[in-house]
Amino acid sequence: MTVLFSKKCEYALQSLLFLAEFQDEGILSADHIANHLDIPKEFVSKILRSLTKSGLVVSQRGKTGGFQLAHAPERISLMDVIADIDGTAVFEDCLFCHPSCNPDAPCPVHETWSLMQNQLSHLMKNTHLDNFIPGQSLHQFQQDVNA
Amino acid sequence: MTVLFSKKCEYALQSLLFLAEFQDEGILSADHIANHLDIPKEFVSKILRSLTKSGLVVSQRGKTGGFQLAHAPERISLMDVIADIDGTAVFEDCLFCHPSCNPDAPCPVHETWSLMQNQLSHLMKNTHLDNFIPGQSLHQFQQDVNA
DNA sequence: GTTATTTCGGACTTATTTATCCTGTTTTAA
DNA sequence: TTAAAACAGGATAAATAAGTCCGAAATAAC
Repeated sequence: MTVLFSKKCEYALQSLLFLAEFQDEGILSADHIANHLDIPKEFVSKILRSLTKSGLVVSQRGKTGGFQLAHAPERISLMDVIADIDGTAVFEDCLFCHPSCNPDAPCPVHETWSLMQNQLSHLMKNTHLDNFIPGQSLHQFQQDVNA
Repeated sequence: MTVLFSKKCEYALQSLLFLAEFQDEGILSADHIANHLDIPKEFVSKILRSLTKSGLVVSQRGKTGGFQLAHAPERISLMDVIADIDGTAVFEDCLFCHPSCNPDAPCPVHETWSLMQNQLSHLMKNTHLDNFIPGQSLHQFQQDVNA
Protein backbone atom coordinates (compact mmCIF):
# COMPACT_ATOMS: atom_id res chain seq x y z
CA MET A 1 0.00 0.00 0.00
CA THR A 2 3.07 2.17 0.00
CA VAL A 3 2.98 4.84 -2.68
CA LEU A 4 6.53 6.00 -3.30
CA PHE A 5 6.37 8.92 -0.87
CA SER A 6 5.11 9.29 2.67
CA LYS A 7 1.89 11.19 3.32
CA LYS A 8 3.99 13.90 4.89
CA CYS A 9 6.03 14.28 1.71
CA GLU A 10 2.94 14.20 -0.47
CA TYR A 11 1.32 16.98 1.56
CA ALA A 12 4.56 18.95 1.52
CA LEU A 13 4.70 18.76 -2.26
CA GLN A 14 1.06 19.74 -2.63
CA SER A 15 1.44 22.63 -0.22
CA LEU A 16 4.49 24.01 -1.97
CA LEU A 17 2.83 23.64 -5.35
CA PHE A 18 -0.10 25.59 -3.98
CA LEU A 19 2.19 28.32 -2.67
CA ALA A 20 3.86 28.44 -6.06
CA GLU A 21 0.61 28.72 -7.95
CA PHE A 22 -0.75 31.51 -5.76
CA GLN A 23 2.52 33.27 -5.16
CA ASP A 24 1.02 36.59 -6.19
CA GLU A 25 -1.30 36.55 -3.22
CA GLY A 26 1.67 36.76 -0.87
CA ILE A 27 1.56 35.11 2.52
CA LEU A 28 -0.94 32.29 2.89
CA SER A 29 -1.96 30.72 6.19
CA ALA A 30 -1.73 27.01 6.95
CA ASP A 31 -5.47 27.10 7.49
CA HIS A 32 -6.09 28.52 4.03
CA ILE A 33 -3.81 25.94 2.38
CA ALA A 34 -5.31 23.06 4.34
CA ASN A 35 -8.83 24.04 3.32
CA HIS A 36 -7.99 24.24 -0.33
CA LEU A 37 -6.05 20.98 -0.40
CA ASP A 38 -8.43 19.12 1.90
CA ILE A 39 -5.63 18.12 4.23
CA PRO A 40 -5.75 18.19 8.07
CA LYS A 41 -4.91 21.75 9.11
CA GLU A 42 -2.68 20.95 12.08
CA PHE A 43 -0.71 18.48 10.00
CA VAL A 44 -0.08 20.99 7.22
CA SER A 45 0.95 23.51 9.83
CA LYS A 46 3.48 21.09 11.29
CA ILE A 47 4.88 20.19 7.88
CA LEU A 48 5.21 23.82 6.80
CA ARG A 49 7.00 24.63 10.04
CA SER A 50 9.54 21.89 9.33
CA LEU A 51 9.97 23.22 5.80
CA THR A 52 10.56 26.64 7.34
CA LYS A 53 13.36 25.18 9.44
CA SER A 54 15.01 23.65 6.40
CA GLY A 55 14.70 26.91 4.52
CA LEU A 56 12.32 26.04 1.70
CA VAL A 57 9.64 28.42 2.93
CA VAL A 58 9.60 31.51 5.12
CA SER A 59 6.97 32.16 7.73
CA GLN A 60 5.41 35.17 9.39
CA ARG A 61 3.75 34.99 12.77
CA GLY A 62 0.80 36.91 14.12
CA LYS A 63 -2.47 37.97 12.62
CA THR A 64 -2.32 37.88 8.80
CA GLY A 65 0.71 35.60 9.20
CA GLY A 66 1.40 32.50 7.18
CA PHE A 67 3.87 31.00 4.75
CA GLN A 68 5.56 31.89 1.51
CA LEU A 69 8.16 30.24 -0.72
CA ALA A 70 11.70 31.12 0.29
CA HIS A 71 12.86 31.06 -3.33
CA ALA A 72 11.37 31.50 -6.77
CA PRO A 73 9.36 28.43 -7.87
CA GLU A 74 11.83 27.73 -10.67
CA ARG A 75 14.58 27.35 -8.08
CA ILE A 76 12.86 24.72 -5.93
CA SER A 77 13.01 21.20 -7.33
CA LEU A 78 10.82 18.29 -6.32
CA MET A 79 14.01 16.60 -5.16
CA ASP A 80 14.66 19.44 -2.72
CA VAL A 81 11.38 18.63 -1.02
CA ILE A 82 11.62 14.86 -1.23
CA ALA A 83 15.18 14.72 0.08
CA ASP A 84 14.20 16.99 2.94
CA ILE A 85 11.18 14.99 4.05
CA ASP A 86 11.68 11.37 3.00
CA GLY A 87 15.38 11.17 2.25
CA THR A 88 16.96 9.72 -0.88
CA ALA A 89 17.00 5.99 -0.11
CA VAL A 90 14.35 5.28 -2.73
CA PHE A 91 16.73 6.58 -5.39
CA GLU A 92 19.75 4.70 -4.11
CA ASP A 93 18.96 1.36 -2.50
CA CYS A 94 18.61 -1.87 -4.45
CA LEU A 95 15.29 -3.40 -3.50
CA PHE A 96 15.27 -6.72 -5.28
CA CYS A 97 18.64 -8.02 -4.27
CA HIS A 98 19.33 -10.41 -1.49
CA PRO A 99 20.86 -8.55 1.43
CA SER A 100 24.28 -9.54 0.20
CA CYS A 101 23.88 -7.58 -3.04
CA ASN A 102 26.18 -4.64 -3.58
CA PRO A 103 27.82 -2.85 -6.52
CA ASP A 104 30.77 -5.28 -6.44
CA ALA A 105 28.56 -8.37 -6.55
CA PRO A 106 25.36 -7.06 -8.12
CA CYS A 107 22.21 -9.06 -8.60
CA PRO A 108 21.02 -9.53 -12.18
CA VAL A 109 18.69 -6.53 -12.15
CA HIS A 110 21.01 -4.27 -10.21
CA GLU A 111 22.05 -2.31 -13.28
CA THR A 112 18.55 -2.02 -14.63
CA TRP A 113 17.08 -0.93 -11.37
CA SER A 114 19.85 1.62 -10.98
CA LEU A 115 18.90 2.96 -14.37
CA MET A 116 15.30 3.37 -13.33
CA GLN A 117 16.39 5.05 -10.11
CA ASN A 118 18.60 7.44 -12.03
CA GLN A 119 15.76 8.34 -14.34
CA LEU A 120 13.43 8.98 -11.44
CA SER A 121 16.07 10.97 -9.60
CA HIS A 122 16.83 12.96 -12.72
CA LEU A 123 13.16 13.74 -13.23
CA MET A 124 12.77 14.94 -9.64
CA LYS A 125 15.88 17.06 -9.77
CA ASN A 126 14.91 18.67 -13.05
CA THR A 127 11.28 19.28 -12.26
CA HIS A 128 10.69 22.52 -10.40
CA LEU A 129 7.64 24.03 -8.79
CA ASP A 130 7.09 26.42 -11.67
CA ASN A 131 6.52 23.47 -13.99
CA PHE A 132 3.22 22.95 -12.20
CA ILE A 133 1.89 26.45 -12.66
CA PRO A 134 -0.81 26.35 -15.35
CA GLY A 135 0.47 27.63 -18.66
CA GLN A 136 4.03 26.46 -18.18
CA SER A 137 5.70 24.56 -20.98
CA LEU A 138 6.37 20.84 -20.78
CA HIS A 139 9.46 20.89 -22.96
CA GLN A 140 11.96 20.33 -20.22
CA PHE A 141 10.05 17.31 -18.93
CA GLN A 142 9.69 15.51 -22.18
CA GLN A 143 13.37 15.93 -22.81
CA ASP A 144 14.27 14.53 -19.42
CA VAL A 145 12.10 11.48 -19.58
CA ASN A 146 13.18 10.54 -23.05
CA ALA A 147 16.84 11.27 -22.42
CA MET B 1 11.28 7.14 4.57
CA THR B 2 8.98 5.21 2.31
CA VAL B 3 10.85 3.12 -0.23
CA LEU B 4 8.48 2.30 -3.06
CA PHE B 5 7.36 -1.01 -1.58
CA SER B 6 6.33 -2.09 1.88
CA LYS B 7 8.62 -4.29 3.96
CA LYS B 8 6.15 -7.09 3.47
CA CYS B 9 6.42 -6.77 -0.30
CA GLU B 10 10.18 -6.52 -0.17
CA TYR B 11 10.42 -9.72 1.89
CA ALA B 12 7.94 -11.42 -0.42
CA LEU B 13 10.06 -10.57 -3.45
CA GLN B 14 13.25 -11.70 -1.76
CA SER B 15 11.66 -14.94 -0.60
CA LEU B 16 10.31 -15.79 -4.04
CA LEU B 17 13.63 -14.94 -5.64
CA PHE B 18 15.27 -17.29 -3.17
CA LEU B 19 12.79 -20.04 -3.99
CA ALA B 20 13.45 -19.47 -7.68
CA GLU B 21 17.20 -19.63 -7.29
CA PHE B 22 17.14 -22.85 -5.27
CA GLN B 23 14.22 -24.45 -7.02
CA ASP B 24 16.21 -27.64 -7.56
CA GLU B 25 16.31 -28.29 -3.86
CA GLY B 26 12.54 -28.70 -3.76
CA ILE B 27 10.54 -27.66 -0.73
CA LEU B 28 12.23 -25.13 1.52
CA SER B 29 11.03 -24.23 5.01
CA ALA B 30 10.21 -20.70 6.13
CA ASP B 31 12.91 -21.12 8.74
CA HIS B 32 15.51 -21.97 6.12
CA ILE B 33 14.54 -19.00 3.94
CA ALA B 34 14.43 -16.60 6.87
CA ASN B 35 17.91 -17.63 7.98
CA HIS B 36 19.42 -17.13 4.56
CA LEU B 37 17.74 -13.78 3.98
CA ASP B 38 18.19 -12.53 7.52
CA ILE B 39 14.51 -11.74 7.89
CA PRO B 40 12.32 -12.50 10.94
CA LYS B 41 11.24 -16.11 10.64
CA GLU B 42 7.65 -15.72 11.77
CA PHE B 43 7.16 -12.81 9.44
CA VAL B 44 8.43 -14.73 6.43
CA SER B 45 6.21 -17.62 7.43
CA LYS B 46 3.16 -15.35 7.53
CA ILE B 47 3.98 -13.74 4.20
CA LEU B 48 4.54 -17.08 2.49
CA ARG B 49 1.22 -18.31 3.84
CA SER B 50 -0.55 -15.35 2.28
CA LEU B 51 1.26 -16.01 -1.00
CA THR B 52 0.05 -19.59 -0.74
CA LYS B 53 -3.52 -18.33 -0.46
CA SER B 54 -3.14 -16.20 -3.55
CA GLY B 55 -1.59 -19.10 -5.43
CA LEU B 56 1.94 -17.89 -6.11
CA VAL B 57 3.49 -20.62 -3.98
CA VAL B 58 2.37 -24.01 -2.77
CA SER B 59 2.97 -25.29 0.73
CA GLN B 60 3.38 -28.63 2.38
CA ARG B 61 2.72 -29.18 6.04
CA GLY B 62 4.34 -31.53 8.48
CA LYS B 63 7.94 -32.44 9.16
CA THR B 64 10.08 -31.70 6.06
CA GLY B 65 7.28 -29.36 4.97
CA GLY B 66 7.79 -25.90 3.50
CA PHE B 67 7.15 -23.84 0.40
CA GLN B 68 7.77 -24.05 -3.31
CA LEU B 69 6.93 -21.87 -6.30
CA ALA B 70 3.52 -22.68 -7.76
CA HIS B 71 4.73 -21.91 -11.29
CA ALA B 72 7.98 -21.84 -13.20
CA PRO B 73 10.09 -18.78 -12.33
CA GLU B 74 9.73 -17.44 -15.86
CA ARG B 75 5.96 -17.34 -15.39
CA ILE B 76 5.96 -15.23 -12.21
CA SER B 77 6.51 -11.53 -12.77
CA LEU B 78 7.52 -9.00 -10.16
CA MET B 79 4.17 -7.32 -10.84
CA ASP B 80 2.35 -10.50 -9.80
CA VAL B 81 3.93 -10.22 -6.39
CA ILE B 82 3.67 -6.46 -6.03
CA ALA B 83 0.03 -6.33 -7.08
CA ASP B 84 -0.77 -9.12 -4.65
CA ILE B 85 0.91 -7.54 -1.63
CA ASP B 86 0.95 -3.76 -2.12
CA GLY B 87 -1.57 -3.22 -4.87
CA THR B 88 -1.07 -1.15 -8.01
CA ALA B 89 -1.77 2.38 -6.79
CA VAL B 90 1.86 3.39 -7.13
CA PHE B 91 1.62 2.70 -10.86
CA GLU B 92 -1.69 4.51 -11.33
CA ASP B 93 -2.21 7.45 -9.00
CA CYS B 94 -0.94 10.95 -9.75
CA LEU B 95 1.02 12.07 -6.72
CA PHE B 96 1.93 15.63 -7.52
CA CYS B 97 -1.44 16.96 -8.48
CA HIS B 98 -3.80 18.82 -6.30
CA PRO B 99 -6.61 16.51 -5.25
CA SER B 100 -8.71 17.90 -8.06
CA CYS B 101 -6.34 16.59 -10.71
CA ASN B 102 -7.66 13.94 -13.08
CA PRO B 103 -7.11 12.83 -16.67
CA ASP B 104 -9.67 15.38 -17.93
CA ALA B 105 -8.02 18.30 -16.15
CA PRO B 106 -4.45 17.10 -15.70
CA CYS B 107 -1.76 18.95 -13.84
CA PRO B 108 1.31 19.98 -15.87
CA VAL B 109 3.31 16.88 -14.97
CA HIS B 110 0.45 14.48 -15.25
CA GLU B 111 1.57 13.16 -18.62
CA THR B 112 5.19 12.92 -17.64
CA TRP B 113 4.48 11.18 -14.42
CA SER B 114 2.17 8.77 -16.21
CA LEU B 115 5.03 8.00 -18.55
CA MET B 116 7.31 7.18 -15.64
CA GLN B 117 4.61 5.03 -14.10
CA ASN B 118 4.12 3.16 -17.33
CA GLN B 119 7.83 2.51 -17.61
CA LEU B 120 7.98 1.22 -14.06
CA SER B 121 4.88 -0.88 -14.55
CA HIS B 122 6.24 -2.24 -17.81
CA LEU B 123 9.52 -3.15 -16.17
CA MET B 124 7.77 -4.98 -13.33
CA LYS B 125 5.45 -6.85 -15.67
CA ASN B 126 8.26 -7.91 -17.95
CA THR B 127 10.72 -8.91 -15.29
CA HIS B 128 10.25 -12.44 -14.06
CA LEU B 129 11.80 -14.42 -11.27
CA ASP B 130 14.09 -16.30 -13.64
CA ASN B 131 15.77 -13.05 -14.58
CA PHE B 132 17.34 -13.06 -11.13
CA ILE B 133 18.86 -16.50 -11.35
CA PRO B 134 22.62 -16.12 -11.83
CA GLY B 135 23.63 -16.69 -15.42
CA GLN B 136 20.43 -15.30 -16.93
CA SER B 137 20.70 -12.78 -19.70
CA LEU B 138 19.86 -9.14 -19.24
CA HIS B 139 18.73 -8.54 -22.78
CA GLN B 140 15.05 -8.32 -22.07
CA PHE B 141 15.65 -5.74 -19.35
CA GLN B 142 17.79 -3.41 -21.32
CA GLN B 143 15.26 -3.45 -24.11
CA ASP B 144 12.44 -2.61 -21.75
CA VAL B 145 14.14 0.24 -20.00
CA ASN B 146 15.31 1.88 -23.17
CA ALA B 147 12.05 1.35 -25.01
C1' DG C 1 -3.65 48.41 25.40
C1' DT C 2 -6.81 44.86 24.14
C1' DT C 3 -8.32 41.42 21.16
C1' DA C 4 -8.15 38.35 17.44
C1' DT C 5 -5.40 35.51 14.68
C1' DT C 6 -1.48 33.11 13.47
C1' DT C 7 3.00 30.60 13.87
C1' DC C 8 5.99 27.85 17.26
C1' DG C 9 7.12 23.79 19.65
C1' DG C 10 6.43 20.05 22.20
C1' DA C 11 3.46 16.56 24.16
C1' DC C 12 0.00 13.58 23.21
C1' DT C 13 -3.22 10.33 20.72
C1' DT C 14 -4.53 7.33 17.03
C1' DA C 15 -3.75 4.36 13.12
C1' DT C 16 -0.96 1.43 10.53
C1' DT C 17 2.84 -1.41 9.79
C1' DT C 18 6.03 -4.60 11.39
C1' DA C 19 7.11 -8.31 14.24
C1' DT C 20 6.29 -11.92 17.78
C1' DC C 21 3.79 -15.47 20.34
C1' DC C 22 0.93 -19.29 21.14
C1' DT C 23 -2.07 -23.04 20.24
C1' DG C 24 -3.65 -26.31 16.96
C1' DT C 25 -3.13 -29.44 12.99
C1' DT C 26 -0.46 -32.06 9.71
C1' DT C 27 3.20 -34.98 8.38
C1' DT C 28 7.52 -37.54 8.67
C1' DA C 29 10.67 -40.52 10.79
C1' DA C 30 12.37 -43.13 14.46
C1' DT D 1 2.93 -45.08 18.58
C1' DT D 2 5.33 -41.29 19.68
C1' DA D 3 8.19 -37.29 19.17
C1' DA D 4 9.80 -33.77 16.33
C1' DA D 5 9.28 -30.45 12.83
C1' DA D 6 6.65 -27.72 10.01
C1' DC D 7 2.51 -24.95 8.32
C1' DA D 8 -2.18 -22.53 9.82
C1' DG D 9 -4.05 -18.78 11.90
C1' DG D 10 -5.49 -15.80 15.31
C1' DA D 11 -3.89 -12.80 19.24
C1' DT D 12 -0.71 -9.80 20.93
C1' DA D 13 3.24 -6.54 21.17
C1' DA D 14 6.45 -3.16 19.42
C1' DA D 15 7.71 0.40 16.28
C1' DT D 16 6.69 3.87 13.13
C1' DA D 17 3.72 7.08 10.73
C1' DA D 18 -0.14 10.07 10.82
C1' DG D 19 -2.75 13.27 13.05
C1' DT D 20 -4.31 16.28 17.25
C1' DC D 21 -4.00 19.42 21.11
C1' DC D 22 -2.47 23.16 23.89
C1' DG D 23 0.04 26.91 25.97
C1' DA D 24 3.19 30.53 24.50
C1' DA D 25 4.95 34.19 21.58
C1' DA D 26 4.28 37.36 17.76
C1' DT D 27 1.72 40.60 14.97
C1' DA D 28 -2.09 43.39 12.98
C1' DA D 29 -6.33 45.82 13.58
C1' DC D 30 -9.37 48.12 16.53
